[in-house]
Amino acid sequence: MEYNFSEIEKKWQDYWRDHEIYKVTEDKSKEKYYVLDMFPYPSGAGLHVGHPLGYIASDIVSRYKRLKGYNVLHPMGYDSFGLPTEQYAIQTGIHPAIATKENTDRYRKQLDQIGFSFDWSREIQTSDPNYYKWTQWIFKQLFNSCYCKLEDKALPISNLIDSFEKSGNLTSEAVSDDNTPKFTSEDWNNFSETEKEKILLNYRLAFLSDTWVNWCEGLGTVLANDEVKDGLSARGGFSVEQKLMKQWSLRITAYADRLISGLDRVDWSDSIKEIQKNWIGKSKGASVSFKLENSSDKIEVFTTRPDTIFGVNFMVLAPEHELVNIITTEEQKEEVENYVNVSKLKSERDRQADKSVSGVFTGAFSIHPFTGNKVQVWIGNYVIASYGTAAVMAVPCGDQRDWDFATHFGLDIINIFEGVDVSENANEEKNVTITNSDFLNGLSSKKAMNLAIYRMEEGGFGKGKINYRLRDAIFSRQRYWGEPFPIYYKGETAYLLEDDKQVTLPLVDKYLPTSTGEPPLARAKKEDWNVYEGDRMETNIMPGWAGSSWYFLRYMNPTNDGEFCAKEKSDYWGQVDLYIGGAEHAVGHLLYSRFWTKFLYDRGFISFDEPFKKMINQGMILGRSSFVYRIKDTNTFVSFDKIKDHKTTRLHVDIDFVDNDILNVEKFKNWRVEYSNAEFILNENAEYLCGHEVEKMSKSKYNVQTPDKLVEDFGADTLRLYEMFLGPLEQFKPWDVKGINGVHNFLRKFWRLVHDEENNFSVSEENPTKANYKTLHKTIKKVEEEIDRHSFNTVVSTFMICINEFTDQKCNNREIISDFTVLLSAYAPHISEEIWSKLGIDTSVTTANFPSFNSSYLVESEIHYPVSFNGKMRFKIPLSAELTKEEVEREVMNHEKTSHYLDGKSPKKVIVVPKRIVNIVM
RNA sequence: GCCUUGGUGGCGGAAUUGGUAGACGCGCUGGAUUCAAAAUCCAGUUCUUUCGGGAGUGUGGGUUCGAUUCCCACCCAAGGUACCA
Repeated sequence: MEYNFSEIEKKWQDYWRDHEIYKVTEDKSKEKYYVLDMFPYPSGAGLHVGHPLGYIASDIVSRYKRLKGYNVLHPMGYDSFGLPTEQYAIQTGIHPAIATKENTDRYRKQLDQIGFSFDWSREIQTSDPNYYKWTQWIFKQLFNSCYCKLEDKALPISNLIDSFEKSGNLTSEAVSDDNTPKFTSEDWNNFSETEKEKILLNYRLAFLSDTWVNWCEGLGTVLANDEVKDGLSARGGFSVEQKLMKQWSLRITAYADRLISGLDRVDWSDSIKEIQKNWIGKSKGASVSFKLENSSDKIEVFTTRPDTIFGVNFMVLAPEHELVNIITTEEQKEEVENYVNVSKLKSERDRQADKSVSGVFTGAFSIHPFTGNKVQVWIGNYVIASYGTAAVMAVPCGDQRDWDFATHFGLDIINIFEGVDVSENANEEKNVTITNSDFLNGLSSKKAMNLAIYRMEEGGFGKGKINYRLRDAIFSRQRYWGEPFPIYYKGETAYLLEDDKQVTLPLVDKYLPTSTGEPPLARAKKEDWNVYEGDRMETNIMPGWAGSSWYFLRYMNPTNDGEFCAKEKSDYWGQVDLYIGGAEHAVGHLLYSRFWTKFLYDRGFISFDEPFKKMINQGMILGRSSFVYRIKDTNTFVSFDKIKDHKTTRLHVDIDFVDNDILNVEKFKNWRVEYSNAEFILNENAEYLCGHEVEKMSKSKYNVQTPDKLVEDFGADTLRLYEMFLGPLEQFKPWDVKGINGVHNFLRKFWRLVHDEENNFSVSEENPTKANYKTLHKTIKKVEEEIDRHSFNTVVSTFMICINEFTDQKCNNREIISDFTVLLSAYAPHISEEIWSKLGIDTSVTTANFPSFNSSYLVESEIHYPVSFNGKMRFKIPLSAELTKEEVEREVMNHEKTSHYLDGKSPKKVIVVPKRIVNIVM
């Protein structure tokens, strides 16, 4: 074989490893550059072809920056806590740590064979106690902090306690829960320890509170929305309902404003910034409280349109609103209860996606604060329990959802907009004049808002308020494979373990909830815990995003036993200069890690408050998923061509069990215990036909394809080039191996250019020609520009064009080939090292300098002017680049083809753009 | 539903600020080489055509000498939607 890629790649991977080529240390003489990939989760399915896409791009940038003289930090590790491994443990009884070890070993092998330039001496894993010790440490800092509005930063909770002792919380500027009671210093000093702790929870950045969750009685656990399909658990098909549970939360809302303003200081795509802004959802408006008729309770609402207050003639509460039980009248009780029970079974997303209008009157009335009119109180699904106050004041003339609700139930629509018709639709425009609204009559919407707020404050039933859509982040999970909390309880009061103490995950007999619905950690007996204090240990664990919210810091100082990361290290490496990863993390990981970074900055542990300076969001490589269809409430699966006759739930099935959309029934039955006695309704061919769809490649969708076979058949350099050649990094693209031959042939063509017929290395020692230089420098320029603007795919085309031209020029001059080899080395490092060493250079090509571009080789004396008629190009004429506009016009008008296309007509206008185009308008 | 992104030949895609639509590669067709095949090389390949030309970047409008690019409306697909990571 002329180009023996497997031999070459093995040789250089060994060389890199043995010579620690990619190990980096802090070096103040060089400018640093930190390139980071989003943390992979080491799934049992192995690395799929979508993962390397981003890693290849970041590897290219790392190698390129190194050639340009930077000190490049390019680490890799694993986000190794997570649900799939836990699920595997439940099914097999194998401890997740063991499965994780197997999975990371496999990942490492897969990563190594692609030839990445990672500094593996810095590897970290979130499930390693030496790592999660520091995740727990950060949690302790959050627990021990509150947010000061005055200084606009997090401060130690001890400061707050001091101020409570001196002056209570009457003038406190700390962020707290809305329902925090007011107290004086005297009150505070008289509170019991339990009472004090309870109050402090209202201020701590990590705190306990009641939150709504998807509770699945059948599985005895809380489910992710992802695990709920049509109101039933995806696994087992048990019913799921909304339930209030005590959970740890993080007060990310305290950072809402800074999470918005910080976006101005990072170089991210506008779309990601937009997504985050919309997610945080800052809105200005007013909070208004409506008194209830015959009750001392009040309904609090937030509105962005206080100017429309006179348009209110009913209110809608979420079915879960705490007042629903209290205010519902006897006559309405049955109807309301039925509605609440049905709603409970619907997830928040299902409710929002449901366009149909539904709701029930509670029979209760509130009093309009300005008019004193009676306002009907309804409940409805379109009001969300976990957002805002779970209640809205309905303005049917000004809000489409309210309009739909009113129309559906025959409620009045009061029009308060002057000269606007609201009989067909609500008017959501703000450039209107208010009418039919007492003291607001004749005012513009904007002025009316201010006045309405003023009058509300005056009347003591409302005030101006800034509201955020963002909610505090729920931080408890009722699972096993995650970070245990450094928390124990005395009675119902939570306490932190002392600073030097770390809880490690205790061993349990099963990775399932207890019979009473307690999380798996509750199975651990006292002696199973490495520390056990108070009455009981916290048995929830932290969510998957805990460990990934700060990992980029640990890479800077991965083995530090005394600190999460030494300040001098984080001061040297600083922010991540380039972060590559999926846009699907826009509102999860990317928001949480910004939050933690700001917190660590506030408390003085690091010197920057945004983690990722620049980010590129790689588009996903999409996979082709297969589906089976289970008939509702049964264990019978029906072939895709027959699903019309049944009510079915669609479930993903592993593509390994499917060939040409036909399911291998035996493999499927062996997949999971619950399917072992599954029954099947087959089609006419006695086969089970699966449905399919192109979607995200993901372990949870069982549609994963791995790169291993491609590396074996074509080599890592070909895979690297091919993944880049597929298209723009940011765009989504379905996976297809057609075309990989093209890039492989390119490498072979390069190889042949520098080898003779007997496969002996051979380059010419002659001086390069002008044409050789022109091709080379055109390529240098393009490669540099395209990498800088992250157009990785066009660089591959540029390489191809370059080698095609060299081949035509019969050019294999040593000088030219050397420079080209350096250019190529960021993309195809193995073949480049091989050629580099054959050129007689005994240091790695990674230590070479990027060739410098010389524009003098590219000067053109002649321009081929395209001549257009009415904007359509018809022919080209070669003209000197020196010609003026007028000269160009004269040359074009005198050209024989011009009269042909003019066809006897005279041109109305001739536009000449020098060195670009001529357009003749007829 | 809401937020975000995308839509260009048979396929992946290129066209950087409004200036030659389809670079580069796959596939396909024909040819050279070969006993034959693989590999390699050469030529062609958006559609249509009466061979003069005409049409063409999801659909319909608009701005402009000129629009894949800017504006408006719509259609379709994908991602996210707070416990997948």
